[in-house]
Amino acid sequence: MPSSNQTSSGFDQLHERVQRWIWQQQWMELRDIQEQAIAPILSAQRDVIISAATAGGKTEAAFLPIFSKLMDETGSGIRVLYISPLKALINDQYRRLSQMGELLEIPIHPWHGDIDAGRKQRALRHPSGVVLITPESLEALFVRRGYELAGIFQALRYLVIDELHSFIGVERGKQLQSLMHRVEQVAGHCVPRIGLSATLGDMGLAAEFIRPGKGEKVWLVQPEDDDGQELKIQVRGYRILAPDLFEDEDEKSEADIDEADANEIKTADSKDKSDIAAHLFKVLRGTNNLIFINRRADVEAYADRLRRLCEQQRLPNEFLPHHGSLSKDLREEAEQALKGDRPATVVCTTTLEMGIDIGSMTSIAQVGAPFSVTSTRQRLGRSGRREGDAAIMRFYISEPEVTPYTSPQDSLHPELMQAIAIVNLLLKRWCEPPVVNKLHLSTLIQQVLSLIAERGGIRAKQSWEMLCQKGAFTAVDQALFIQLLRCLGGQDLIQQTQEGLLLLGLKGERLVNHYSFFTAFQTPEEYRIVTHGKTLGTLPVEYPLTEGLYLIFAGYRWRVLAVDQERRVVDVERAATGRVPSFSGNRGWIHDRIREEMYRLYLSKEIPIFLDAIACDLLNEARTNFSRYGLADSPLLSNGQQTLLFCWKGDLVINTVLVQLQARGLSVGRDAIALIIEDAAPAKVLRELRAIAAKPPVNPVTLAATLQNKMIEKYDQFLSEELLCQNYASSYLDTPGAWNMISEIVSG
DNA sequence: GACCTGCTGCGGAATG
Repeated sequence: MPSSNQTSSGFDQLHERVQRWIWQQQWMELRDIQEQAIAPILSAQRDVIISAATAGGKTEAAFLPIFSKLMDETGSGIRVLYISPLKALINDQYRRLSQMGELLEIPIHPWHGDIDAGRKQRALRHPSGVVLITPESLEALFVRRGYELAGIFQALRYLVIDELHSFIGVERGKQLQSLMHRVEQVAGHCVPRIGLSATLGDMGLAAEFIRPGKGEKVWLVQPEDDDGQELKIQVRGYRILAPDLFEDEDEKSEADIDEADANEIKTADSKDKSDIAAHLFKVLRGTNNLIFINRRADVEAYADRLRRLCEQQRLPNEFLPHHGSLSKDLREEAEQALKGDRPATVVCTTTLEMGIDIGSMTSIAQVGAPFSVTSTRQRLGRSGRREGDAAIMRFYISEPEVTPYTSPQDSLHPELMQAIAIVNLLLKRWCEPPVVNKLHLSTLIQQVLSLIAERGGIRAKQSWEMLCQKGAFTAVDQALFIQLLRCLGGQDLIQQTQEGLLLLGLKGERLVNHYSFFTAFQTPEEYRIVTHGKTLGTLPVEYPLTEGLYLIFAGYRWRVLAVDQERRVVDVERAATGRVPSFSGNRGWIHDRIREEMYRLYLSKEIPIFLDAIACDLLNEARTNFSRYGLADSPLLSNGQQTLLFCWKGDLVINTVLVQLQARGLSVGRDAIALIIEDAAPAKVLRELRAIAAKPPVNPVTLAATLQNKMIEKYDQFLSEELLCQNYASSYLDTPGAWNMISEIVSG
């Protein structure tokens, strides 16, 4: 039964039947954020962001007052639109909310691509209660049922955005902002927005995201005491032995492998990876853990190794893979294993970083340096969530043994330094703010077409007001918007009637009428991998799959039986050997602050207490090499025919410097932490840098024009060269940042 | 040198 704490101000304001639900849960008291959220949400006058760690009770914090509000009202229509980035999360939340909903007689409707169409139809016949939906399904409602929406949303009271942080700064987030605005337009009134988020790097940006132009009015709810938990962090170092120059395993082609080679592949495992797998096996077996690995291919490699270790010791397998190319069934199996009675450890990519409830893990492992503080913090949050438990995270970092053949950049052990830098920043409670000043013209194209489909036709001026001036694309002025419409008109995506009404063109109709239209993001073509009629997952079509090929996938080894190019289906059967396939991928973007911290670490003498003995050795080695190369004095280093330029800044700045040097006729490539300039001495590179620093920062759009390939996002193909340049410049160039860095180099 | 996310309506066949 509730304690006296329960009779605090917040609890008293809740509806009696909501209070009864809380009693039934036998909660002793409401959590701090739940208490704080009641008054602002009940008022239904303002937007609210509730920010707290995973499993902090954010869902209840939002829905206790929301349900209370709904209890006092009657009428027809959807009352609450809950928007989630994940279908799995909608299923999870449906289970949780429908218990409360049943007691309160408020219907809850899950709504996404896997939900039966008939069920959605029925929900629309008598719209009511709470709809749990994805941005894509909401987009589909606008395109397919534009005329009905005014009735459906007329009584809308709240918009709830779950995992708000996952939307900020990305295409899908821009789409969401646009949809939120369009919902209010058809509803005919302002609808308070409630954002639920993990801890954010910049609450101001999040507030501005949820209500563009009026961020300062958003009410922020954060736990008063967020750092009570004990952290146990270890960074473990491993040496990658230098390859024997006379025997190269990699030269063996995949076609050469047959069953008899199975043992040989095992011995071909590099020593560092076997050592890491052996340690993971030793410390994780018998408990529930997550092993985060940066690449899907490595997830497969480690899942295979760990499973074989179990088999060798005649133990049941407790290690299961989980990543975005595995089928829903296999992923659910792994998630169920974590919730089950037997111990299980899941080897995963970012797939288990957020969202669905998998309970608390004994520990977290991270193989390879992570790319951001934000995601590291999320991963850490999956462990030690029970009161009094420490959160445990082990980092496993491999660095090459340094020989006379090792490149300068490798001998600086940047992977280890990145891991340490990220842990340091995590301990300082810093994390990356999202990047929010992108134009997102690809997503604007989608929204223009969708708006025309919704209304059947719209005037150009009106569509600019809706989408840009008062909508989500505030950075797009009227002139730019008209340019964009001209591009679309020129390609028959849209046309204009004599009365000035914009309509869909033939090509636009075709685009909008295909279901692939509803996503704002790009997706690659893939093969489906099938065994005995069961889908295991997918592989990108770039990967050459041929009959007879051996493959490691979904934690097991397979032989390819047949490849159906037409249907894009690959049939496989179990085998005793296999190789890890390559999955397609892009590069990520590391923040300035992480590289600055790495630079500081090279210069410093401090030895962090969380390093093991080998990691300490590697750190000392990296510092010795850093000073041996004179990198404290100059970031330029001669290396044979090349000059290396070390940039202790984020990837946005490095990319900008690269494009600038290329534009001046230099041949430039890049490594993790250095630009590699071919056939140029440091003196020549320095002259070029001086020339750049002598003038004010270059115009990013002019700079973008020097680049060949700028089509990156889904509808970029419809942009003119001029718009492509503007779009690229807004997303991938930081000219002031680059200018500052270069100025520092030439003056220092 | 990454990772992740998502999707309608219809026509026709098979089944209860």
